[in-house]
Amino acid sequence: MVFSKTFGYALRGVLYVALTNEVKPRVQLEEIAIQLSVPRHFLGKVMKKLVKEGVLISIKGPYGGFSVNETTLQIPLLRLIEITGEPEEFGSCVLRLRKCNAQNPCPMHRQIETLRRQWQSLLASTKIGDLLRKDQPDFIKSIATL
Amino acid sequence: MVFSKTFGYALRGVLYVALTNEVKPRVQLEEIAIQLSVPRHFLGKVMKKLVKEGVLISIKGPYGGFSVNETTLQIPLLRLIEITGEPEEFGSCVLRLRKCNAQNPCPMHRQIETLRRQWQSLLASTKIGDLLRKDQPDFIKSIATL
DNA sequence: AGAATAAAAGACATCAAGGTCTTTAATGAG
DNA sequence: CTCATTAAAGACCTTGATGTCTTTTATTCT
Repeated sequence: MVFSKTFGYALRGVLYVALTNEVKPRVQLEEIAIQLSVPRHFLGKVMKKLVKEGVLISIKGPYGGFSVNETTLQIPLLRLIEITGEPEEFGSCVLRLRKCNAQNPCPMHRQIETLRRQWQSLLASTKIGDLLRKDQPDFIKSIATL
Repeated sequence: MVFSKTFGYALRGVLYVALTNEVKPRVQLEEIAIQLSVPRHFLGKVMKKLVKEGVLISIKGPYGGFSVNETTLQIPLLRLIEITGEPEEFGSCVLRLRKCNAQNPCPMHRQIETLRRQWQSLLASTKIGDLLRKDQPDFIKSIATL
């Protein structure tokens, strides 16, 4: 019921980049890792994936770093979940019963499906930008260090 | 959004014991493991835990095996989840944002809390016995082999 | 008591997620 | 062109969930 660490790093990383992009064109991995208290090299892997998937832009070399693109803030959280690699086993029984499906539902099946659909729709309709409270002065604290 | 394999083994194991207890007083690990297509020794560990936690009764030696007790079918799924060791991090942000709580909620906070509470209450109110469809002739297939 | 049976217990093996360290490639400044 | 800088890539380590194998303990039957 809680997403992976990798997902958390990705989300917070993107939010940090978006936030600092208001002030400067690029942020470096070093700064992000320190500010978010996240293992630097591991974060590097996550960011690389985000770039490859078109969520962020990166530039190598001096004055390089990460920045957002036009679509970054419109990307739904569900996409981030896919990218950070939860197989999202929709369709398989939460309780790991075999042969539990719409044709042969277990007694909880309907209720579980309803809850799942609500999750899915919440995650699909919420976009990264929806979590970015630029107005809120200490928003950075929500994503930064303890 | 899907529980651990260990949880699945525990649930299916208990259901299998409850089901066969209608016919014979005890079932052996061997039979359960084969019928459920589950690794025998690993299942042994899970069953041992269930016995220690009072979910099942076990007897060693010839004609020994596992059986249910008076309360087994009244145990809520939430208890099985605790026993099979999900820390159930209620209270921590699903999105892994820091400092996201009722005082300083992220924009999704309320919706997520609502969904979580629904899950919690479903898992607390559904009892093991609720999943046991003795009336349904091929119920065994739901928990047994593929 | 002794043999057979079955769970309990404990020592390892495997695998994926998460994390660290080093090397390579790209880019801008002088 | 060369150098410093920074992301990308790859090799390896750690840890927890899962799985296997062997030994011990309790029980029943003869």
